[in-house]
Amino acid sequence: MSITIKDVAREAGVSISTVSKVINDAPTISESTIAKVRAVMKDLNYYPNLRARNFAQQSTHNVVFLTRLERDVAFTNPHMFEIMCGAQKALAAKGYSLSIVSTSSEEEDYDTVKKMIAQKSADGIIIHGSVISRVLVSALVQPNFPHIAIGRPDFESQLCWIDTNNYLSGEIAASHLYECGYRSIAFLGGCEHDQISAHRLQGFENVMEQKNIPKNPELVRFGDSSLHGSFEQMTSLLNNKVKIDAVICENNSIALGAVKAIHARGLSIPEDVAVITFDEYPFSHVIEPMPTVVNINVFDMGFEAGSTLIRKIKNPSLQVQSYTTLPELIGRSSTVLP
Amino acid sequence: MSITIKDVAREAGVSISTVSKVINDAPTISESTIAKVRAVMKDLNYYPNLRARNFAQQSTHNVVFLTRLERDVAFTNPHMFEIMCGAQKALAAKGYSLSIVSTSSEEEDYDTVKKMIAQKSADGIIIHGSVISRVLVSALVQPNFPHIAIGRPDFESQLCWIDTNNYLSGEIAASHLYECGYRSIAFLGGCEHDQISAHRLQGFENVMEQKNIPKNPELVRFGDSSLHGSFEQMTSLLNNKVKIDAVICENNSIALGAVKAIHARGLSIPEDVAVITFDEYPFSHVIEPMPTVVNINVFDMGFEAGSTLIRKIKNPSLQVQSYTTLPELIGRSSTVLP
DNA sequence: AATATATAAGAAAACGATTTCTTAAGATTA
DNA sequence: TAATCTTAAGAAATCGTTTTCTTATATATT
Repeated sequence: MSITIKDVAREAGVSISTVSKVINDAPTISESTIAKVRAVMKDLNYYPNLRARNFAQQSTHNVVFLTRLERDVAFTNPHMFEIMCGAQKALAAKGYSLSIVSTSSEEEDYDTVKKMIAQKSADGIIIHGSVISRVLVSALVQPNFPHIAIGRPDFESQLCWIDTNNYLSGEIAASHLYECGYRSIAFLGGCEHDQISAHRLQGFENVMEQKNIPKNPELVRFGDSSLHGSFEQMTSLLNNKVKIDAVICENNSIALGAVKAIHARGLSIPEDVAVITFDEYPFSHVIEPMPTVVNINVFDMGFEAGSTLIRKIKNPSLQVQSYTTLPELIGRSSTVLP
Repeated sequence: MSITIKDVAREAGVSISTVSKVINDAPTISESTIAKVRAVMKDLNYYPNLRARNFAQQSTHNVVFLTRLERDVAFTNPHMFEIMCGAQKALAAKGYSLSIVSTSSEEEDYDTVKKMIAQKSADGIIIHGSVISRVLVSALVQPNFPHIAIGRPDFESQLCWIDTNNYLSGEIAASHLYECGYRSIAFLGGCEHDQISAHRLQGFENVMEQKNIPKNPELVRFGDSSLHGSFEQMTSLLNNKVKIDAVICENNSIALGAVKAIHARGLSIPEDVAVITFDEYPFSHVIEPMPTVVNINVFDMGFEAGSTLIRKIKNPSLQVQSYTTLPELIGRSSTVLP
């Protein structure tokens, strides 16, 4: 059998309560007793049984990360795992573990969360933006279960969330191009109805308006987020009568397709057309020339989510709805001559 | 307060023991009682408190995934997360959760595992190949704690592990090139002392020997696994007096560098030089022409690890040391003309 | 010196299940 | 009919902590 608090108590010649108080740094124990008990704990190589502790304390020291995990997701969406790593780091620092839970539908999200709360298998939950839904929100908000979503819901609610500011990202990209002297700027998006895409476009349009550059619907295109789709869109843009000198690509795949289309037309980057995109990965280091990007540090976003959740666990009335992670520009040769 | 087994017992007019037996499908309960209790459970929306269960059953229904999680690891090593997803799926199917634990040194591995075992915070552990070490093995094997490593240690031990067969991968790559008619084949590796690299090289050399093609040390090169390093190595290979007609690239980055070097020399793929590499990601879909790869399904490897670990938890005397995931060839235009 | 106050330590009751052992009632056998 | 065997259900101990309340001793106050 393993060593329990009883063994420590007997060996140290004190009561079980006293040992427990030493473990939990309770204030009513004398220095000498603390030293004595600590010595015995070390001597016997004693660690408190976490299962018993969790049971007595009515906590789990565990947080769930809820998301969709299909095959190949790590390849298509490394950002999600980078977020997870950041969250893990923040939680581990405070003695919490992070466990991964995967669902495949909104109903399953609801059932999973309801069950998790009822059986008390976690102290809190982090929700990846891709699983936010009204039913899930209802399962979390009404019982006031500690939670934090990474990504902003596209409806009003009392859900706690943090996100990066995608309007601002779009503004940063557009401002940078403007400052480099480009005036005829196109926008190549993935999916028109995607929230991130829409916000980045809005940011771009804000800057254009502010700089008194007339809006030209011809210069805003949406493909299908694929390399092939964006190649087509870019080619069509280059064939357009309005000559463009810069393009904002809403993600790396689109940028790759656009770069190919530009090269295929025999044009140079950035001399003829400048290219700017978002996020450092997955392809930004493979594209030539290396593109200027507006990057979001997703690890930090995960870390922020983890620390915020711990604050929520300790103080469940805390309400959080904010943009916490600022986008930053990484200037490279696709927009500025080296 | 939440609903407990007591409430169910009272409401159903039976004892606590009876309810517990219904929960655990014990055989000594009559059909009618089972039905009655189940109805009450549903009625009260009762779920057993997992913390109390874990404590009483002396288990956690939790498995730890031990690895190194630095910033950007999800971008540089998506395979690890793909493995994690596979493991998560296998574990969830059996009612186990997977929690991520990150360490940063061998000593920390040892301490973490020792503590985990002592405080009974998990029922088993999955170890990523990158953290296998002699100290870690000693921490797991001697107390016979249920574990499975993904990746083979480079020393003999009683550690349980599963892995893919990298010799076989090398053989498959070499055989494919041979069957396509290539005879002057080079090998471009990452790090000479890396186990995976060495095994793949060995597999390649086995096939060459078998086919009576004399070994030529000039044709085996090791770079630094970077795009730049492999570009240099490939250029040097092409300048060599021995003309080569195919190259085996030990990973995607190397392949990308090699492809650039081949194109820079004005040569065509596969007409002048064929290229074969390993693993489907992260760059294989971006390289042009799309390369033939010898792929390992890492998700399945993770799944296998999860299921094997559960078998180990239920039967700790089980010893597992085997190659469970077979590499498979995905033929594309970098070796075969379309 | 008697009483009040701090302080440190212990006794015992939770926490919510599981599990072993016992018992009661009904069925079977001699 | 009495003795035995089955079967279903319950009583009570247990898992290893935490936590509240009580008590004993030492110190401070009048």
